[in-house]
Amino acid sequence: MWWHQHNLCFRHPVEEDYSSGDLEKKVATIAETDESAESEDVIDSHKRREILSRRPSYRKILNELSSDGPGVPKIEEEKSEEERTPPHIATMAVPTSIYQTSTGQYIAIAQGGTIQISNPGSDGVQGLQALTMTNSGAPPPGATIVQYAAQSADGTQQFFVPGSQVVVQAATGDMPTYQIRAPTTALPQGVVMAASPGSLHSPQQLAEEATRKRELRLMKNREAAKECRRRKKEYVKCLESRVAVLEVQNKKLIEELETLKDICSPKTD
DNA sequence: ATTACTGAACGTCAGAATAC
DNA sequence: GTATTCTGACGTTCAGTAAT
Repeated sequence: MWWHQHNLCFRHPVEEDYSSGDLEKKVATIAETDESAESEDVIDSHKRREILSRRPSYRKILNELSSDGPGVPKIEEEKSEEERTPPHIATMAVPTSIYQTSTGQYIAIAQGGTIQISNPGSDGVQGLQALTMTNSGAPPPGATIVQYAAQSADGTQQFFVPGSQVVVQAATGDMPTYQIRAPTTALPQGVVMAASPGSLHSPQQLAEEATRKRELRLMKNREAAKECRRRKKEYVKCLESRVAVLEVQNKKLIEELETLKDICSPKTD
């Protein structure tokens, strides 16, 4: 294990960095025992081993395993509803978009025009803020009116934004800032507004563009890393459950073998 | 109260894997 | 072949806990 090789680094293997290799070996070993008893699974087992050895991705491996083994649930293509929606906004209307701010806050835009901001660090309703967009009346073109209601006793805040604008996260700054835009100018999730490449002239603008691209890449990678960790956890859980299932199966087969031995070779006194 | 330790989660980088 | 996504490795931060 790597912490023996890196004894200068004061670090222990935590679950996240936990290598699933041992578990994979265990699954493979138990699976091998199964193969000796169930010869029709030989081809599938070889295929499984081959996949495990090169391990292209957790999702792919698990989906493959789930198709030929018991007790292995599929990894969803997307997060489950529970995970997709932050727990603090579980009671709201079905959101159409969820944004996460640089400070970890979630902005959920519901179909009814309700925007809710939740603070992951706080618990339950206390971290819940509501932004309500109403469509009552025809707003003047280009005008955005935000009504800010005073913070209530339970810590919630409400904003009322006429029209069908969207709220997106602003590009920089330590404070969480949001921009309200018309839908036609809205950018994909997490994308920050910037000048188009064709309008860049000065080296400074080019540098800003490079910085913007880097920040976008980092943000994407950040999300990818989170998703990867989630999949890895699920992967390890699935392997554990498979180990349990195969161990039971193995035990049964051994018992069956003993019974058959007794029948076929009765004691001779 | 302070310190040391631990586990969990995170962000970033580099390189592999995959998509186009 | 290039662009994008995924994942292992590494370092950091933070909260919880036991020892002092």
